[in-house]
Amino acid sequence: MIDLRALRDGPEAFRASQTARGGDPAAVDAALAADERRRAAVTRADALRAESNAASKAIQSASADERPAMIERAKQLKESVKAAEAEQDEADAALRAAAYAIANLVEPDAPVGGEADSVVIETVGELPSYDFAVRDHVQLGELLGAIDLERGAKVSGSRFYFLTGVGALLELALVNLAMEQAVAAGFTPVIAPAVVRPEAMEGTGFLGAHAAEVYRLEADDLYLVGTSEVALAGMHADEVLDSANLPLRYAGFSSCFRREAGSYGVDTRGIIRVHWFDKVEMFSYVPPQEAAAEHRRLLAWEKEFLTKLELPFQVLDIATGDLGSSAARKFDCEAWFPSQGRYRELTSTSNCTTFQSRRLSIRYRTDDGPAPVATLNGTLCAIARTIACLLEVHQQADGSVRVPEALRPHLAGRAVLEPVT
RNA sequence: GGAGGCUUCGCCUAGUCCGGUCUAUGGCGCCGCACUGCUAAUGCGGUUUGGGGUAACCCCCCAUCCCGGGUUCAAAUCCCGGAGCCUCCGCCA
Repeated sequence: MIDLRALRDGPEAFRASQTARGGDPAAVDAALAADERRRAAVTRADALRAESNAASKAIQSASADERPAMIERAKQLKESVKAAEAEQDEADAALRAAAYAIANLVEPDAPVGGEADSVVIETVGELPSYDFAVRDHVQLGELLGAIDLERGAKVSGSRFYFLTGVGALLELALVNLAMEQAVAAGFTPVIAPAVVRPEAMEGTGFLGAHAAEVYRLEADDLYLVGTSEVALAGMHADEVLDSANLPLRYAGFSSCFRREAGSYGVDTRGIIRVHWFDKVEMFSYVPPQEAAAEHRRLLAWEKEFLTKLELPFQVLDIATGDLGSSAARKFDCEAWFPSQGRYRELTSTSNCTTFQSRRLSIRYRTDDGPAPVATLNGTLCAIARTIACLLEVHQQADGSVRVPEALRPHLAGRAVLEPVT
């Protein structure tokens, strides 16, 4: 449920936010109207319940003579309570639906517009140049015996793959490097479930506009997560966190599954866009007033990791129309893919403020009682895509790949990955 | 897969058999006050959460004993369905 007090106090901000996202500003007024209706229904039902309770109590101390008439009266009250409660339930459901149709408030500084309006706020690292014809990661993966796409397709279908040999080792090395950094920064490492209940999916906002992206296990009414964000947010659902424990930071490793519906023909080559990949995700719970600062920290940790891998990248401030319903602000790090001659998204960090915590009921203690926390997430390493980028950027003329310094300790000291064929 | 036990206001817990006196007991923790060189200890008081009323406070009303239904004038308590945890058996490793 969105913050109705904020909505009542300042509907203009929500209307403006909806408009900036390319959403419907009228949804705000629909929610306000639903709120009014619900309040009226609750007031009626409360009054009837009070009357009914009093009637039942009176029966206890009534004499045998009075009883039959009083019970008759109480029966009638019971019926009207039932009717009023049905109305209340209806109004509740309507309000919920109306409120859920409103996306999170965008941060005022976020660039307004669609995908093309996202702003490059920083460029890090020098673009590499090669005095030979660059290979793409598919060719390199094959030469190194690292990626087997054909057999992936044979076993699981298109957009699945095997990581083999150094490919498998690269995944483990990246996970270790990412976890090492996260732990050093104070994150609690987590191996998170990749299968979750509907509430977790709903609460994190993944069953809204992007429901078609999600794998559902029909027989068990469970979902495969597209990111461990879902499990890491659901982890503290229905809890009141001790403010002394904030910020609470987790680095979660899990497999991620995406149907990639509607992206047929896009990125069909290689392991840049796949139905399954593993990922280390950062997730923070902080007081709302610290969310913006935490967001910058998450971005800084993402940059640190890409820098360790010696990958040139740029940072985008994502435009309002491209935020998704839960994010108030989002920064993407796009790394350079030499074979494509352009930057592609490798990591992404979102400030969801209290959008998720309201739906999942995650609060923290304040002097004024429990209040929703802010939740933020950021990719530390999306492994398949990172491997693809890594192979391409650090490739050499003979098809070998130089291993960035930071990764070597996690690859038994290897400095170069050599072709196996 | 089978059988049984369990789930109560941060944590633990009484209450459930036999419906109303539950406005849910007690302990721990926490907050406030008192006392005390300080701390500790002790004493007294407070402490579920959500919704609504109120300018605000005091306070009042409604809901809330895992969730959803049902029975009843009345449900923590009885009935049905579901979830989770635990134990044992089976199966697998």
